[in-house]
Amino acid sequence: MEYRLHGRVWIEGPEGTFLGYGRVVLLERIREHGSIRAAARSMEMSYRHAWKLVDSMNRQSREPVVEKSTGGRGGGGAKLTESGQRAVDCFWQAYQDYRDYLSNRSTQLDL
Amino acid sequence: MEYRLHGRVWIEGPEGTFLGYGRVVLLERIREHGSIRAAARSMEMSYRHAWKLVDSMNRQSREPVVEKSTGGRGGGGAKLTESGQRAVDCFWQAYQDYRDYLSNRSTQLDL
DNA sequence: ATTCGTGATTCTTCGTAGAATATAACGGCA
DNA sequence: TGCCGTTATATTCTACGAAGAATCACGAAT
Repeated sequence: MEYRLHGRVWIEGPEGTFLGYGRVVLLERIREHGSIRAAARSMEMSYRHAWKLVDSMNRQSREPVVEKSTGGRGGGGAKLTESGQRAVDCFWQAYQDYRDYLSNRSTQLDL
Repeated sequence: MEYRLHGRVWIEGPEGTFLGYGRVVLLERIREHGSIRAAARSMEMSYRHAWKLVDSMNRQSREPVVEKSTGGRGGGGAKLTESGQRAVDCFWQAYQDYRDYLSNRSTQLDL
């Protein structure tokens, strides 16, 4: 098995990429850490970049995937919405299916 | 159908990417034009880049995908080998199959 | 020997995506 | 009212890959 099929997938929305691997991991980290900043830090991503991704996802989703709050004791935070969790689940399902496909198709390469 | 599954595929070899969309198009252009330079020019790719891709493919393939000749009247050239043509065919086959998969899987997204 | 357009290779320049930095604005709470 | 850590946003800096330029090698035909 010297040659293998590799690939990437993402879900495209009205403005381009809506959900991809990195974006979904970010959503999960937000759920775990309770803020965009901490989530970004935990995966060594710049806050600026993380904020843009969240903004992009929220703009393309019917209902927001992340609810953000500013100010307050401790300085606000962010939380994954139910809709966001469903998006995460949907992506992982497609992602796993995709990996299975690549794995199977790899065995059929005649080189 | 607001959301769609998009993706990219390539065939991975010993040193990383072996065949991808751009690489295969390059091989076809080499077959059509008879030289790396003309092929690169025809697809607005720098010769330098094209040369690197051909080198990478040749190094990872059992038998060369492109035979190059230097010097001579007209200055040599390059031609796609039989092995190279088989590689091209193999990739397009996987690529088409891949597109079908994405298209079908797109309809099953529940968002 | 000269010519010609290619392959092969090195060095320099440049565009840009991302990181880093900076600074408001926010709003509960003590 | 001041403090705190976050969100929000603009600006600057930087690292890196691609592009471009510049050479040299090549060898068959004339």
